[in-house]
This record gives sequence, structure tokens and C-alpha cells, in this order.
Amino acid sequence: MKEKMNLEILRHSCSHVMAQAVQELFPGTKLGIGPAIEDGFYYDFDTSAALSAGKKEAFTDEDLARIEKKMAEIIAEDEPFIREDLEKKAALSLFKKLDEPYKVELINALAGAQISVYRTGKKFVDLCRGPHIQSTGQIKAFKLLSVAGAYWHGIETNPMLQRIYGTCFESRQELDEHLKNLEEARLRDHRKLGPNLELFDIYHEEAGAGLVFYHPKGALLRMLIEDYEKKEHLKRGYQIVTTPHIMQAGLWKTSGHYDYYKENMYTLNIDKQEYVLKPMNCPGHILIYKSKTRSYKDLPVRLFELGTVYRHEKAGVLHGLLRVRGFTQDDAHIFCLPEQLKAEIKAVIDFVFDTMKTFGFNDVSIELSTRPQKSIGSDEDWERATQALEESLKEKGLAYDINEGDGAFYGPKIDIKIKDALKRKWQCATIQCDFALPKRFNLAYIDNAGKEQQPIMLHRVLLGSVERFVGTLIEHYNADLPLWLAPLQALVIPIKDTVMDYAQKIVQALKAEGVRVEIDSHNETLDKKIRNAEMNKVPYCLVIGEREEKSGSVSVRQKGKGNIGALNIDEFIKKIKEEVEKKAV
RNA sequence: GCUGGAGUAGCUCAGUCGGCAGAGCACGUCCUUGGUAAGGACGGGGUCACGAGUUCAAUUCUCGUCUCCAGCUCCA
Repeated sequence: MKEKMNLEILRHSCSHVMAQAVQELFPGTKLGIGPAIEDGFYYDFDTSAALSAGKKEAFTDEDLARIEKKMAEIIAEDEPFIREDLEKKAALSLFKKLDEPYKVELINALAGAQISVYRTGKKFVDLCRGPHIQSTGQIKAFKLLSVAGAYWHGIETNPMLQRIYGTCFESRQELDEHLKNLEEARLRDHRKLGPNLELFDIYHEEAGAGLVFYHPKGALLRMLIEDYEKKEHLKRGYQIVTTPHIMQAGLWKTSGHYDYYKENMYTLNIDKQEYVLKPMNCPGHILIYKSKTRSYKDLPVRLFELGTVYRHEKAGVLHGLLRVRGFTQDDAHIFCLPEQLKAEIKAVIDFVFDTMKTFGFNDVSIELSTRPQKSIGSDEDWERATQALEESLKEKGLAYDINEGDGAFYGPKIDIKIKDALKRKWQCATIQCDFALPKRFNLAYIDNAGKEQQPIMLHRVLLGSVERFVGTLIEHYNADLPLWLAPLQALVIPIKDTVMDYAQKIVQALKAEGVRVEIDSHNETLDKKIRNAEMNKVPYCLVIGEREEKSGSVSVRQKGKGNIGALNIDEFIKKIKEEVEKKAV
């Protein structure tokens, strides 16, 4: 904990040094804010007034190099950080004199009568609550990483400032390690690996941005994920349904989505009727629930659909498979009695954990998001819903963070994020508790007194979007998928043409046992074929030559491990089946 | 949507200070028939993202559009 604090102080101090360097190099640049963040720090600058210094608009890579150099000079000077406490009025006049409008705005918003500022060097002074390191010489290892626009206070209508990101560590070695990690993450990028390994593609120009095409191998991977999910859902008392891709606009007006998300919906007008390409599966499931009178004895009703939805996300937010415009949710809606609510929530939580574990994710983080500004439903319902979620988490003994005001417009939610091999967080499961839609759609069941009552609705996904989950899997495993998910499990490599018949027999024997196998019959050397297989991340190569044909065996090569010796075909089938059975655990 | 950067062969990238467009990999044909990470030769492949403008001439300069990248904002 103390170390984390120290690192934060170090990084924040480093951001001051960067700001000092920027103002020395580009006089007239106005300061925004410069906090430490998870992996480093940033500082926001308004360069519009620095034109006189020859600074046109945004910082360039060359500028970053210059700034780094200037920072190194400031660090070499070992200038002390000096704290000064001022009356609010004095602070205001100081920053007015320095012509720092953003700082003046910040001071005006501060509550206390005392304001602290920090000085470094002869001229640089910054509004700051501190604390800081003692002097700039304590910064041992830093690097500026990138520059990007950022709205002042993060509000879209505010002016856009130039944000410089950097990072800083206590030692050169740690910094190098971090930079290496960034490079590793770059190499595993699913946007690169996916098309390279022929899993999927996004034909931005021809078909449209954010629309995914699964190639045969990717479609197979997706099918394996979906098949697993269908089986598990049936096991756990869900019923599988399918609903249409377009439905009339009225349904979304009733649900409230039309009012909140109209600009993100794909609509079409046919026969003077407005249709919406479904952005959610809930209304469809609600119609199925409403299709007959439900008794309290029928509840809970759990409807599951691998539902493909379309949302017109803003152009700038699209990102590989992680943020797309058409995607498939592993979506279910649970209609239950009030007294069933917590048990259902807890069962979903268990389901999420089991699923994550199966796919090889053991590290999760949980957030509880509460009522947002824009929302529907009564205070009382929000209270009950939030309480049910929170109590479920507590009763399961799970740690969670509260995300104030981040819930859906119709109810609070639990988000479960997974951490991958590089410790990065990925959004997957969410569980939302909803009293509002049952009311709007007049959902009902008959209680044991013969009276109509309103069920409670849970919205939940486990993986979230299949697309995003495929992206997550690729990056988590660096595309070295566990055998049960590998689209191609084994590649048969005949050494020369004369053993082709035997090789084909091996392929047929494996196919008959459900092994996903191909043969590499290219006219290439063994070395070349093995190299290709390794690069395509094929788990097993079966090398077939005269020796194998004579003894009725296959020479097995495991990816990353090399030649593991000869097995007869039954032994290999047994081995591969056992490994598939284990899944990721 | 906003700020900045970018778009040349299926992929990775050179190149043209405005004058017939290049390499490696991949692909095809042939030679080679091999023992665990690149055998050899030859060959096909491009409206230089798209649309306007300037020019004798535009892949190159200007403007617009589309898309991607880094962020911001957003994510039912």
C-alpha cells in the first residue's frame, strides 16, 4: 500500500516536471490538470495561446522528444518541490496573474479557505494538494508515451485540451519491464491476430464499420463457445428461445429504449410502419413471457437467447471485436417472484464464475452500479433492486466496488470483469435487476390467492458479447487456444507423396473420433510445414513418414514443446480426448 | 461525434522534391521427395482508399468523403 502511494506521488511529481518543461519550451501554454493514473500520469495543456512560441496546435512526436529532454534537464538540476499555503484570495490573484484560467476555475470550485501550491524551479508554480517527492532528482525513470485530445473536465461541450501521457517508475528496470509489457500487449492485439490466423475480419470499407465476418476457423470457435453455453443453460433450468431481428418501434417506445437510445438505433420504414433492428433482446423475451397466463408455480421463467443485436455506436468508439455495431449477446431474462430474487441472483453469480473458470479466467473484479441521472422507475423500486444485488454479493462473501450512478436506466447492475494473463480487465458478465420493465409491459403472474401480481425481471449476460469474448480469448491466450477451443486441433504432415494414402487414413480415423484435423499436402519441406503450423498455432502436428507407416503410428509434435515421440493412433486419440475433456482448468 | 496521426499487391513495408509503380512473405507452375521452425527456378497479381479541383501530366499538391490508429466522450 505504501509503495503504491509512493509510486503515485512519484508519478504526480513527474507530471509537474513535464508541465514545467512544456511551459519552458512553449511559453503561454495553459495548464489543465495532471494526475497520476493506473500505469503512469498525464497532464492536459491548452496550447491555443502558445502560438507566439511557434507551437501550431497539437504536440508532435518531435515535441515529446524535446519535452523529455527538457525534463531530463530539470531532473538533473534536482530542483526542490516547495509547498506554499495561501489564502484562497491570494491563490486566485496568483493564478490570474499567471494567466491560468483553468486553475482559476479549479480554485473557485474548491471549498476550503486555504489553498496549497507547489513551486519547482524559478518560475513554475502549480495548484496542487500534494504531496510530492522532495526534489526532481528523485525521478529515476520516466517516458512520455503519447498525446491525444481530451475535453476539459471530460465534458464534450468544453474546449479540447492536449493531453500528454507518460509513465514513471522507481527504477529503469521497472520502466523497461512496463514498456515490454506494452509491447507484448501490442503483439497479442486480437485485431492483428484475428485476421492473421483467419479467424475473422471486419470489411470496414465494403460492408461497413463495426460489422464482423467470421471466417471458417473463427466461426468454428464461436460455435464451440455457443454450444457450450447452450448445454450449460439447459442444465441450469433455462429455456432457449429465438426472437426476430426486427420489431416494430412501438415495443421500444414501451420499454423506454426508444426515448433513451433512438440515435443509436437502426430503424427502417416499411408499409408506413417504423421497425427497429433490435438493439436488445428484452422486449422479445417479454412478449414470450406474456404469451400466456403465468402461475406463481411456473416461476422462475428463465429465457435464454444467443441474440444478435445492432447498435449504431459512434464512429470513434469502434474497436476491433471489443466495440462493434452488430454483436451477439448470451442474453437471458429471468422472471421471478420477489422471494426468489436473491437466490436467482446468486445462481447467476455462480454460473458466471463457473463459466469464466471453464474458459480459463480465474481472476475477476466486481462492481455494483447504482441509479443514474437518466432513469425510470420509483425510488422504492430502485432501493429494493439495489439492495437485492448488494445483499446477494455480501451473502456470497464477494468483494466489490460501488460505481455510483452507473446503472442501466431501468435498474442497478452488477458487472463482473475478468482479468487476463497480462492483468488487463475485460468487461464480461452483467446482472441487472429490473422492476421497471415488468411495470411498463404489464407483466403478471397469478399468486396462490388467485390474484395478479408483478414478477421481477433479471437481465443478465455471462460473456456479454460473443464478439468481445472472442477478442478477449485471443488476447488472453495470445491465440494459443486450449485444445477444446482450438479450431484446428491437429495437422497431419506427410513427409513425402508416397505416404499420402496412409496420412489420409490417419485423417479419416481422427475425423471419425471428432478431432478437428487437416492435412498439409503442400509440396514443401517438413521444416517449412512445421514452421507454418507453429506460426498458425496448431496444437499438434502429426508427422507421417515411412517409419510411421511401417509401424502404424504417428510422430507427435506438440506446439511449443517440439517432438514428443511416436504414438499409435489410438493412443493419440485417447490423449487428445482427455485434454479436450479437461477444458481450460 | 471531438482532437491529432494515417491509408501503396492478400500481408509487412519501400518509393515517386508532379512524368510507365517496387521488395520480402503469401499465391500459381515446374524442379526437388525431404525426418521436426523458411529447398530452388520461373510466373500472375495494383484505378497507389474514394470523389472533386489545380496542371500538358496527379499515386504525389489542394479540398471533401470513407475507413483505420491513439485518446476524449459514450456503451441499454
